[in-house]
This record gives sequence, structure tokens and C-alpha cells, in this order.
Amino acid sequence: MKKLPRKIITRVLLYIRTLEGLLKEKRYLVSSKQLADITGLSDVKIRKDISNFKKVGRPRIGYKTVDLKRTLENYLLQNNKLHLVIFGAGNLGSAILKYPGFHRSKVKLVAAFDASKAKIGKMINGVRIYPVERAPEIIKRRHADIGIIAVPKERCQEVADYMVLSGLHGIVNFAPCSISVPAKVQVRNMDFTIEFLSLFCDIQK
Amino acid sequence: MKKLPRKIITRVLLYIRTLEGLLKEKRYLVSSKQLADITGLSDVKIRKDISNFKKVGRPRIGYKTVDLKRTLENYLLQNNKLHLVIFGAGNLGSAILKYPGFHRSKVKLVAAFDASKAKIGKMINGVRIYPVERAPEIIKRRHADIGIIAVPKERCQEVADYMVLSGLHGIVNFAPCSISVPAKVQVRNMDFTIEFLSLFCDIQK
DNA sequence: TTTCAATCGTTCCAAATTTCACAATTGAAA
DNA sequence: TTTCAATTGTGAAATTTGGAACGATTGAAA
Ligand SMILES: NC(=O)c1ccc[n+]([C@@H]2O[C@H](COP(=O)([O-])OP(=O)(O)OC[C@H]3O[C@@H](n4cnc5c(N)ncnc54)[C@H](O)[C@@H]3O)[C@@H](O)[C@H]2O)c1
Ligand SMILES: NC(=O)c1ccc[n+]([C@@H]2O[C@H](COP(=O)([O-])OP(=O)(O)OC[C@H]3O[C@@H](n4cnc5c(N)ncnc54)[C@H](O)[C@@H]3O)[C@@H](O)[C@H]2O)c1
Repeated sequence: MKKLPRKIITRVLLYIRTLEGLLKEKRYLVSSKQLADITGLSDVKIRKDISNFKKVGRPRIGYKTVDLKRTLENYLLQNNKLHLVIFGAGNLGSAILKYPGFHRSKVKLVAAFDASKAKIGKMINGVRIYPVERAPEIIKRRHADIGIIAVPKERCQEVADYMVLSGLHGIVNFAPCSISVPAKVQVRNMDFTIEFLSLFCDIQK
Repeated sequence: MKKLPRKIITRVLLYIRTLEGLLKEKRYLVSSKQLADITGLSDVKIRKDISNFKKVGRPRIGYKTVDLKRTLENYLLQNNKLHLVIFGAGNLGSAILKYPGFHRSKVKLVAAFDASKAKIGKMINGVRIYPVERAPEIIKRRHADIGIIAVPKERCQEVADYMVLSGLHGIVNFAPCSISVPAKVQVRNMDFTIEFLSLFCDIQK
């Protein structure tokens, strides 16, 4: 199947999350209109997104929750599980390490790396904190795909370089700074301040 | 001036952050090409974004860092400071409360609210944790604009309702669930899992 | 002084995305 | 059985976004 644009992928992941919620409430049928009400997106857009995959809806009825979820997951994730590592086990890094949301889902945090002697060797929520030097070895052994940056921004670029060197192909950067990486490596920046201020601009009259 | 699309606003906030970094390094002149190299965006797009505001660049020279930063900030933030509150001072909420990045910038976290008796009354990084019931009063008194949701997703909708009732006009939701609010209230969802998985999909061959 | 290379700002065009309109399907109700 | 309303899936139109091209400007070098 052709590669989908990131925007659609992100929305489809939202549909999957929403379908999981509906399943928990034992709602076994759902229409694009209902998904639209929950997610705040338009029903046409949702149907168009879904139509990128095989036909799974029935007119007048809607979608079977389980089937739609499975279809979307199959195309997007192909039963692969995402193995994450994190650099920096400080305030934010520890919060992420303690986050239970990953454990039942398609994401697993497999190792943490920190520069502070005081933290190395500790476990947080079953995940060990290693010295940074062991990153290449552990990332290869645990087949980690993506690394999270949660170190001070002054260390950001050097850590990014080391992540690339260690074989990661994707980086999620929580530090408020830009990093430079080879083209083969994808970066997502999550700057809370920018998000907050962007919303602030929106609500200013 | 006409209201800019969110995408442009977000990029301009990134330019502002970048310009601050350049100023710290005493780089008082910068070209769109250099900004492009740092941010990973195209120079044309950057010039176009900037041209939404008054002319401030000089051909052959580039932009004066200070002037460009001031121009962008004036249009976007008009010297207003964003006052934030947070609901939920657990793992993630505490990390955000401890985040020093806000203090020297245009964002100030003014209060936290939590349902746990054990946490109420404590201070984190100079910010007091209040019982949820005091939110309407404190939000009004402190002129808070935006509220952060950092409570378990089961409490998410009720907390959102209460935030709206308390007079907030913007919500940043870190819980992995959708919320329903009146049209006048803007919501930004930050679901880490979706971000991680979306990147994962991108890097899968 | 003249030429030149760097850079901005803008116009025009292409690509991507969203919305609109509607045919097709389907189970239920008349 | 026929009609009907709800819903999917999709082609076409509209809108938004990004990129290419290029003239205008400017300081520096010849
Ligand atoms: N705390 C938040 O809520 C928050 C919010 C938004 C962004 N951020 C960003 O996330 C990053 C981390 O924030 P924090 O509050 O957790 O900071 P922190 O100081 O609490 O933690 C930083 C951790 O990184 C470790 N570290 C330093 N250099 C390292 C290196 N070279 N390799 C590996 N580990 C290293 C430190 O030992 C420390 O444990 C910062 O860039 C911050 O701007 C944090
Ligand atoms: N920890 C993370 O890194 C992380 C990452 C992504 C998303 N999240 C999401 O952020 C939210 C918080 O995560 P966490 O790890 O901090 O959880 P947590 O359990 O550590 O903290 C939740 C806090 O919310 C408080 N709370 C509960 N009900 C409340 C209410 N009605 N009003 C006010 N406060 C209330 C609790 O007392 C607790 O202090 C969750 O929805 C989680 O899914 C967390």
C-alpha cells in the first residue's frame, strides 16, 4: 500500500485510540458520525481516512468496532511493537518512565540512559537506568526503534548525535531546541511552551 | 491584522525561540537561510511567514536578530504573558510544575489543583497546590488563560467541564482521551503515545 | 563608480488537504 | 413488497499550503 501522509497516520492512530475506548464501553458498532462527535473531526474526513484501507464499513450500519480497529492497526502497525529508549531520567524522563499507558499497548520503553552517577543502576517502573556509554550495545540488543530526548537543552545536540550513532532511526525531542541529524533520521519536536503559546495566540481576540 | 493560521503561528513561535538562542550566542544578524538550516524548514517559507508582519529584513544583510524577535513577539503576543494553571500534580503534573523553562519566558504557571488531600497545600517550585474546589476563584483572581489537564483519563471529562465552568478559554490535554467542550473553548491534545507511534509508522519501511 | 553576489519580499503555480455533493447500499418500517 | 432514512465510499470542487521563479535592494569588491 502507498505510504500515507503523516497527518492521516496521526488521525488514524486517534481513531484506534477512540475505538479502544468504545470497546471498553462495549459499543460494538460505530458510525463515522459518532467518531466525528467524539474526536471533533468531520465525518467525511474520517470516512476518507478509513477508505485508504480495505472496505470495512456497511452503509446504514456503520463499522464493527473490533473489525475497524483491527484493520487500521494491521495497516499501520503490522503487529509490530515500538521499542523506545529514553535519554535523561530527570523530572520529565521519570514521569514518562512511570507512565503506565504504554504497558498494555503497542509501545514499550525498554531502557533509560542518564549521565548522573546517582541515577545509574536504579530501576523505574521496571526499566533500568544505564550509563550513556552502554546505549549502542543496549539499543542494538533490545531492537529499539526510537529514542526520547529528555536532557537539558545544552546537551541536546550531543545526545542526538549519540542516538544516531547508536543506531536509532527516530527521535522525539522534548527539549526546547532544534537538533541537526542525518536525513535518514526522523525527528519530532515536542516543545510544550510553543504548544501553550500557540493556543494562547488562538484564544486572543 | 488578519488572523494567521495555526501552522504559521506555531512556526513563528519556533522562530522566536530560535532567535532567543541566537541572541544568547551574540549573533546579532541572521538570514532566512541560516534560520532554515537551524530549524529544518525552507528559507522561502520562513521569509513568507515573516512577511506577514512588517518589513524588517534587509536584502543582502538579513534580519537584525533583536528586531525580528521583537517584531514577531509584538504581533503574536502583544506583550501579554500567558497565565497557566494545571489540574493534576502527579508524575507528569509535577514534572511540568518543576520545569524551569517557563520562568524567564512569556509563560507563568500560577496554580495547581489536585484531588488528593495528601498533595493539597504543598508547594512545587513556588506554585501552590490547591483543592479543585478553589479553581473558579483562583483562576479568576490570577487571570489564568489556559489550563493543563494532567489527571487520569477517567477524570478527564469532568475536569474539563470544571475548567470551562471556571472560566478558562483554552485547554491543553495530556490525557489520552478526547474531551467535549463548548465551541468557545479551544483544546490541544498532546498524546505522547500517538506521537511516538506516528513517528514509528514514518520510519517503518 | 560600476559590477556583483547575497538576500529579501512577492507573484505565480503546483501539490496537498478539506469540503461538497451524491450515488450506492442496506435494514427497517409501512 | 415498497418505501425510506441512515450511512458508506468517492469523484469533483474549493481551499490551503508549499515551492519555484524572479525582480528589487544593498553593501562590498573591483
Ligand atoms: N519537566 C518538564 O515538564 C519539561 C517540560 C517540557 C520540556 N522539558 C524539557 O525536557 C528536558 C528535561 O527536563 P527535566 O525537567 O526532566 O530536566 P532534569 O534536569 O530534571 O533532568 C535532566 C536529566 O538529564 C540527565 N542528563 C544530563 N546530561 C545528560 C547526557 N548527556 N546524557 C544523558 N542524560 C543526561 C541529567 O542527569 C538529568 O537526570 C529539558 O530539555 C527540558 O527543557 C521538560
Ligand atoms: N506520566 C507521563 O509521562 C504521562 C505521559 C503521557 C500522558 N500522561 C497522562 O497524563 C495524565 C497524568 O499522568 P500521571 O502520570 O501524572 O498520573 P498520576 O496518577 O501520577 O497523577 C494524576 C494526578 O491527578 C490527580 N487527580 C485525580 N483526579 C483528579 C481530579 N478530579 N482533579 C484534580 N486532580 C485529580 C491525582 O491526585 C494525581 O495527583 C494521565 O492522563 C496520563 O495518561 C502522562
